[in-house]
Amino acid sequence: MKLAAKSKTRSPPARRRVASRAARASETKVVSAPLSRPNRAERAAERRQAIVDAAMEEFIARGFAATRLDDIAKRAGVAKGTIYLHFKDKESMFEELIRTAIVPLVGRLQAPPPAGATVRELVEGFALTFIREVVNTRRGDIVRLIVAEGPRFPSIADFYYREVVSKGLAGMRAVIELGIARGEIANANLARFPQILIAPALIAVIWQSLFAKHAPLDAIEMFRTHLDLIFGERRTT
Amino acid sequence: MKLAAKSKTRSPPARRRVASRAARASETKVVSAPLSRPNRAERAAERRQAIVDAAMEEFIARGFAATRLDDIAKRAGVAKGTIYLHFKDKESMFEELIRTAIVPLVGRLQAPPPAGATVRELVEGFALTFIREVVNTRRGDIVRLIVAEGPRFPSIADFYYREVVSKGLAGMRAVIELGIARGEIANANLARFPQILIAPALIAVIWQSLFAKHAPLDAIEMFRTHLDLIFGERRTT
DNA sequence: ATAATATGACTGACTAGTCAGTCATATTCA
DNA sequence: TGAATATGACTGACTAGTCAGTCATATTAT
Repeated sequence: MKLAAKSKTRSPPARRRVASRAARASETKVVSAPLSRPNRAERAAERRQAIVDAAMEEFIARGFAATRLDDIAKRAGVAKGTIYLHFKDKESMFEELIRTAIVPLVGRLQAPPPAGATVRELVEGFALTFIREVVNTRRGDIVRLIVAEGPRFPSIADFYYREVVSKGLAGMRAVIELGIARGEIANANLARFPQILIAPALIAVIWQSLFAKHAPLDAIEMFRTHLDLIFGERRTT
Repeated sequence: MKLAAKSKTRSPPARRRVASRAARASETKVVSAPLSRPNRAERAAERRQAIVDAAMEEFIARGFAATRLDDIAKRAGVAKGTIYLHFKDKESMFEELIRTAIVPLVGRLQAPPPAGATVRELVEGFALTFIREVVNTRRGDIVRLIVAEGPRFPSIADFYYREVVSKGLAGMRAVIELGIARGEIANANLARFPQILIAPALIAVIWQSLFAKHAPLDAIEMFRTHLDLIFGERRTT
């Protein structure tokens, strides 16, 4: 009983501009055509990205359960059904978003290995990157989201542990051991708990979300002070 | 679809169950006061507490939005309507829970001021209490819940900042300044960032919820290592 | 008795997920 | 070349629920 007859009026949904056939004839197979005239596949990818972006915003703002797919669709400028062309269901979408949001974050942090630097400079470099790229951006909210929803999405917590936490900590441990070997770090026990090195960064993430409006926190200065504890008073700057 | 309107006259629901109430009365009360026959006020308080406990479990397990009042009622052993005799609505209940769960926690931590102790012993005492009473208990999950839901419940975040964070940090700052004055703490900057002192404890809370099953974390040993950084290598124990 | 409490069936608002149908684009064929 | 045909991305009304909050009725306690 789909009273179909009435739907002739379908509001024409602002279809994106495209041009036609003359062009098609001249350039049949240009693969990576620049964004001037997106073809079907490119437009689809665009829309998927719009959905991903919109979903991220909504999930960050409301958490998993309270986020409405209608709102995601609206924000992305697509119909709700379109979401289901790209994602199996709400849960899959959430999991995939969190996963992909995390991956580039790791690469960024383990990327730059400057040669002639002290271990402290190395660590400080990591920290500055983290604070700049995570603490003061939307990515920080993603970290908070993982803390928030992790227990209800064990697969996310597991993935995050494998791909981010264990790798990140292993990297930190290596750096710490280097520092110990070079005599920059006095306390050899620190290598057993690389979490200590990270702790103030995580605190900063949480602080920004919850308490920044009550008392702004200078994450960089806090981290430097923390490094003073680990490496000794000497300050780089 | 919603063929509602017709049932003006609520169908008389064959009521049964009469004995159960008496049965319940006989099996109540073993816990605290040795009153064999609790009076009205006491029973009401009991039920309220049952609701509070049940709600806590459910909120911790599912978060605010995904928790069903039917489940709370079931777990508490009351009817759903009973909840509304004690709480205005779901949101009020959640807020009150978080609030009341936190208050005793602060008192506990600023309570015992032993006289002839070093500052390090003082801090270590705090930390052990925190780890015992929070990290390894349901209270830790409440802390996580605050981090998770805080942004969507500003009044909770505000309350928590006023009553817990600012007071806790002020207390820590005082202790740090004492340590500096006594020469136990070398880095005077630490007083500017008492968060650093707390950081590993918060890490431990989060770790227990998310990653303990992958890699158990010895929170106490981690904290001692952290104290070594602050107070110098010598270990108390 | 009768006021205070407790109950749970019920309502209405809200939402995840579906699917028949549309139409811009792509492909085929004369 | 361009008309005919095929494709599949996209839409949004719709279904099948779910659940917070209400209230008429029932059950104590005093």
